[in-house]
Amino acid sequence: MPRKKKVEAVTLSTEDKIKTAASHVFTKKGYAATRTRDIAEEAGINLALLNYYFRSKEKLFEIVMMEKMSKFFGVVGQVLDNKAISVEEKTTVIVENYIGLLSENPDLPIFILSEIRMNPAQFASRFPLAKVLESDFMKQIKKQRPDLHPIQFLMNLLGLVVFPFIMKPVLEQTGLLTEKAFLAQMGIRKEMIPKWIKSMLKTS
Amino acid sequence: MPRKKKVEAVTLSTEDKIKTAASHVFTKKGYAATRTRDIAEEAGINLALLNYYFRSKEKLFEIVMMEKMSKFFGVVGQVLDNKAISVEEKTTVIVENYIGLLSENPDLPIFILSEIRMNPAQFASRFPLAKVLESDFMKQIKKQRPDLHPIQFLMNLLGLVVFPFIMKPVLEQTGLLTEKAFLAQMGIRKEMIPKWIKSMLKTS
DNA sequence: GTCTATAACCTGATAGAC
DNA sequence: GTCTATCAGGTTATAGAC
Repeated sequence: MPRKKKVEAVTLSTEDKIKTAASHVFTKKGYAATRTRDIAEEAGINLALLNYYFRSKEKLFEIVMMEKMSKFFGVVGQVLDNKAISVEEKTTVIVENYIGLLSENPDLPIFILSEIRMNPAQFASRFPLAKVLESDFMKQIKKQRPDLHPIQFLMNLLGLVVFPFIMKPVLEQTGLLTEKAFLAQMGIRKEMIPKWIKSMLKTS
Repeated sequence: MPRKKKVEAVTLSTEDKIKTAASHVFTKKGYAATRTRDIAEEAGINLALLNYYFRSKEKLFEIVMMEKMSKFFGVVGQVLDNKAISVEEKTTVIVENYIGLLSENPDLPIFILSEIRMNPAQFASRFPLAKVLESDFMKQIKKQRPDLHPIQFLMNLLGLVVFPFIMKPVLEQTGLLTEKAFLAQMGIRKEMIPKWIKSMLKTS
C-alpha cells in the first residue's frame, strides 16, 4: 500500500494550508466575526482559492468543526464503557486524557462552547451525551450514589477539567498566570482532580 | 425628589424596549452575528430609532455588556472581604448568590465567556480578578492549603457553579433534562457544592 | 491551480419627510 | 420621536485570464 501523501512539515498542500489557517481564525474569532479574507491572508493564498477548494465559508467551517468535535469527544470514548476498571481508574484516565488534549489545544473548549449557542440543536445531535449517560462509567456512579442524579458528577468532572481552559485567556491577560504557569497548574490538576472527584463521591 | 420615571410593566419606553431586545439578541447570537435589524424587529421599532437612541451598534453593545458584567461580578463583591465569616460560610453565600443569579439569567455565562475571546484585553481590564485573588477569601484558603495555588480552588468553585449553565443548552436540546429539571438540579447543587468544596480543601 | 477583477448581496448608519 | 428610503462600505462568491 503506497502512502497517499508524505507528511512534510515544510511544504504543506494548499488545501491543508487553508484548513490550518481556517482552524486558527475560526477558533480565535468565531464563525460570524471571521472573514474569509482573514483566512486567505493567514494561509498566504488568494481568496478565490478558498472557494475553489471548499466552495463556501460555511462548508469550510463545517469541516473544521467536525475535526474539533472528533478531537474533543474521541479522547474518552473507549474508556467510558470499559467494564474491567473501577470508577477511580476511569476518572484518572479521563482526566489525564482531557487535560493532555486541552493543554495542547487550549482553545478547543471556547471554540466548541461558542458554537453551541450558534446552533444548539445541531450541536446536540452531534454530542453523544446520551451515550455518555448510558455508559458503564455513569452506571458505576449511579450505583455508588443512587441519591444524586449522575449528571451531577458529570458536571463536576467536566467543570473541573474544562472550566480552567475557559478562564485561561482572562488569567493570562490579567497577568496572574503566564501560559507556562497555567500549564504547570494544569499538570497539578491532573493529579488532584481524581482525588477530588473521589472525595466528592463520598460527600453527603 | 420626584421620580424621573415610573416603572410600568405594560408601557415600556422605546429606549428600554430597544435595550431589552438588544440584551436578548446579543446574548443569543453574540456581537458579530447580531444584526441591528434583528434588534429593531424584536423591539418592534424601526432600525433608524436604534441609532437615534444609541448612535451605533457598538455603543448599544457596550451598554448591554456593562450591565451584564455588573450583574455577574456584583453578586460576590461584599462577601469576599468580610473578615467576620469563615471560608465555609463565604463559600455558601457565594454559591447561593451565584446559582440564584444564574438560575434567573442562565445565558449570562455563555454571553460573558464568548465575549472574552472577542476582546480578552478589554475584558481583563474590567474583570476584577486581581481583587478576588487578594481578597480575604483567598487568603483564608491559602492559609488552609499553602501547598496549592489558591487559584486552583477558585477554578474549582467557578467550575462547579458556572459550568452547568454552559452545558444547559446541550442538556435541554438532547432531551436529557427539561428546563425545570435543570433548575431543580441546580437547587440541589446549592447545597452540595459548599460540602464538596469543603471536602476538596481537605483532600491531599 | 492560482491569480485579478468584479458581481451580488448584506449591513450599519444617515437624510429627510411627517 | 418615528418613519421610509437610501447611501456607503464591506463581505462572500464567481468569472475569466493565465
